[in-house]
Amino acid sequence: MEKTLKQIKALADGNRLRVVMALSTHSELCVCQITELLQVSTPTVSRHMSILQNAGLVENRKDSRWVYYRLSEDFPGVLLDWVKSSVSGSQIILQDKETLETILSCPADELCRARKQRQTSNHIDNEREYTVQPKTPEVIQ
Amino acid sequence: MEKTLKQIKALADGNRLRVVMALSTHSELCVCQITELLQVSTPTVSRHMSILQNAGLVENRKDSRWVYYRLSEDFPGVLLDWVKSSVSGSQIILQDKETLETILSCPADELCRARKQRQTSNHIDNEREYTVQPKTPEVIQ
DNA sequence: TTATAATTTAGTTTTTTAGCTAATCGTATA
DNA sequence: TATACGATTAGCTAAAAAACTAAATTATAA
Repeated sequence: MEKTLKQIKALADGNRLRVVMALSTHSELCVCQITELLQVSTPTVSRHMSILQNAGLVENRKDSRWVYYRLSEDFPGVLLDWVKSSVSGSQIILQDKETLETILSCPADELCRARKQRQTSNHIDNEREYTVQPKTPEVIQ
Repeated sequence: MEKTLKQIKALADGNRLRVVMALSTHSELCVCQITELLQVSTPTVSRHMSILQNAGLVENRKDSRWVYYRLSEDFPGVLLDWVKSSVSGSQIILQDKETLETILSCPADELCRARKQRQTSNHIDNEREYTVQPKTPEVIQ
């Protein structure tokens, strides 16, 4: 039961559920991209991903400086299908889909640099500074 | 996403998972029977059941003084199937199965009376006092 | 080899949750 | 009608979990 419980607990968090959904359509995302999507600190994302990984739901691959996460082969298929069919229509997941388009249209290193700048700059609230602007910036917050 | 998250969180607890498994094979159990199975206080069981009910995973029916819980019609089928196939072989679930046989072989009112006695009596630890003894009392707790 | 950049780990704070006891509610029975 | 009983609610405590900042780690680039 321990493993199953671990898997359920790993999914029992809104942010982690959003990551799983994002990975179900985009196959691979690096930590900085997920950070940009969820709008939480990098260490928080790192911890969420380690919980998912520890449950065997995601795997990662290192590519130079970046760590790319993807859904694990061992992610129980029926569970993933149910999650997808259950939440795919929800508002936040639809928003995430659009946000991801924007994020992916920007090279990962640029994205990270932009985020770094934003953190050190004088707080231009909720405004992304990298080249491509999100289509619906007002919904992000 | 809110409803799905609620359902996942409702399952993200060992005791609640045990109850779901118990209800998947016994159709109806009253609070005192579940209390006896989990070996936690009645209010704790009540709270667990309300979390499951609030998530739409169980329903209840009142029969005079007793409240009987059962799995809801709305319990997502594939989710239940996955849970069952994932945990049915685990040690604690197998133990629960045996314990349930013992519990169900004893009328509900007798069961409750026995429990009440045990609570007020001078702490005969981990020993059930109602008529039928569990087959494997040593594994419990 | 040093500097820098992306991620993880450590340490702390806040929030959530599971457990308990005590009190209350609703039903049945003496 | 009074009382006993099963279940729920209220109120509290302790443990778990999610968030942050700061420090450490790892790997590229100057």
